[in-house]
Amino acid sequence: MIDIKELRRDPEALQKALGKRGAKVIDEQSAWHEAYELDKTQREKRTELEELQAKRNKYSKEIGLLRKNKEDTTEAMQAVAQVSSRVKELDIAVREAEELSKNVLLHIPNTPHASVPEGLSEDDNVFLRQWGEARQDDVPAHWDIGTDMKFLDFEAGVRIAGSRFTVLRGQAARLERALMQFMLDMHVDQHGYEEVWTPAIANQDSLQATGQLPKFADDLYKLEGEDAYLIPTAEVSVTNLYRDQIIDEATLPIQHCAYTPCFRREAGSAGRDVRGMIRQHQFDKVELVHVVAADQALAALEKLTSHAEAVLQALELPYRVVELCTSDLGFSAEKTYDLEVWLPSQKLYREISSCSSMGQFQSRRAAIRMRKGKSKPESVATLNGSGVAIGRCLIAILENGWQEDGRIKLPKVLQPYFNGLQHLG
RNA sequence: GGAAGGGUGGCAGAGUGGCCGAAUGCACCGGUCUUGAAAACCGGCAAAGGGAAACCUUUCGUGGGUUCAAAUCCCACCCCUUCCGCCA
Repeated sequence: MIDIKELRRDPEALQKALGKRGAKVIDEQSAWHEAYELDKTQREKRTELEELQAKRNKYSKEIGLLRKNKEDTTEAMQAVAQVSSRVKELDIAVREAEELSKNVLLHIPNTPHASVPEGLSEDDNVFLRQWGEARQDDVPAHWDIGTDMKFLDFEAGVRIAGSRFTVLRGQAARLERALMQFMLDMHVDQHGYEEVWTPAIANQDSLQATGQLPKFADDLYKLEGEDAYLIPTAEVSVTNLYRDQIIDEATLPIQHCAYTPCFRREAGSAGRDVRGMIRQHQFDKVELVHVVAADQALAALEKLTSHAEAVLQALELPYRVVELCTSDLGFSAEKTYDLEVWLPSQKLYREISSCSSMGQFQSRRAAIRMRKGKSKPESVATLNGSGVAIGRCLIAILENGWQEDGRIKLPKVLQPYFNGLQHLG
């Protein structure tokens, strides 16, 4: 959620910052357009209500005293009766106004950080650096490699569940498992993360806190008849560890890593990446989440990104780092680095990790605060990033490790998970 | 799923209609004492919203109701604990 105090104090500045995401974000159809007025009426009504409530409370107290002294209360009772009925009416009106105002606020995206490059589309994203040697020879697509080697069974996935589901077999299934374990081991042993294992189902409050709801309900799988959704990312369950909590400053910064399956309906991406395992309804991911003091957000983002990069380097996968421009930022993010891995069959880089600072956007929605000594609690900053997506990582290993003899070279760090084996197939 | 008990501040835990936003303890912050620390003692300390401030409002699981007045009474729901059933 945007900072409501900022909205009241300097709406123009906020509008300018939001506008960098694109004209649509602040046009006449936008949530932003309504926000200021709705907040104002909501506050006016509330002030009026509070004055009446104060009056009612005063009368009630008087009645109490009169009763105690066995004095006559009829006059006071009459006075309070009028006030009470108006309080009831106004109370309903205030509730409605607040609901309306809050709902609109929940639809407004985060403001981009001042350091984010401005742009109109993903073409304006900024290349930052690359690592490794991108092989330029012809390599078969992972779906051909996977089918030939009996690693990937696309037909079985469709039979069991439907399109965009895949079955992994034999060494590929083991590779998926090895990748999970390798990534978690690395983040825990070398990067100082606390590992957590969380539910893969979350309720509406949780999804609202991290920003998937109310706006992106169509992207989620909802469980019928229950207040429950399959999580689209572990960011949801891990960040919500701290929802409605006041964290002692001494325990910050917090760094969690978690493995979870992720579920996405991919509504609106019909026809995109239909072949292979790039875009699945269910995929595995190791996620990194940081909770830090607000002024530490950007430093933490650099750190988190470097931890995700370390995974790709250890797996000997060539990649590049791109900073998203203002129009390509996700709803909750204030600044994002994408890690893109080299896919030699397509001769291009594909996203394998997205590392973002949410600033205080999520912590305001989720009421995640920290206490600094005696002072009032203040909102923390939250960050998250994939460390990394496992399915796409598996694809990258199949393609980048592919050899003319049909075997797959296994990165050194994974060999212990295969009893020392150096090649798959 | 059935039965019983319970949900109160950062934590523990009192509180059955007004003097309760709420005793007490722990934790935390400030101070006295001390060479320093501990102990002891004194003081402070819930959150959210509005306001320049004084101060006001709201919040005792959630929602509704009764009442001039609800943590306290009534109804529904959610969650927790224990026992039974079922189950990996």
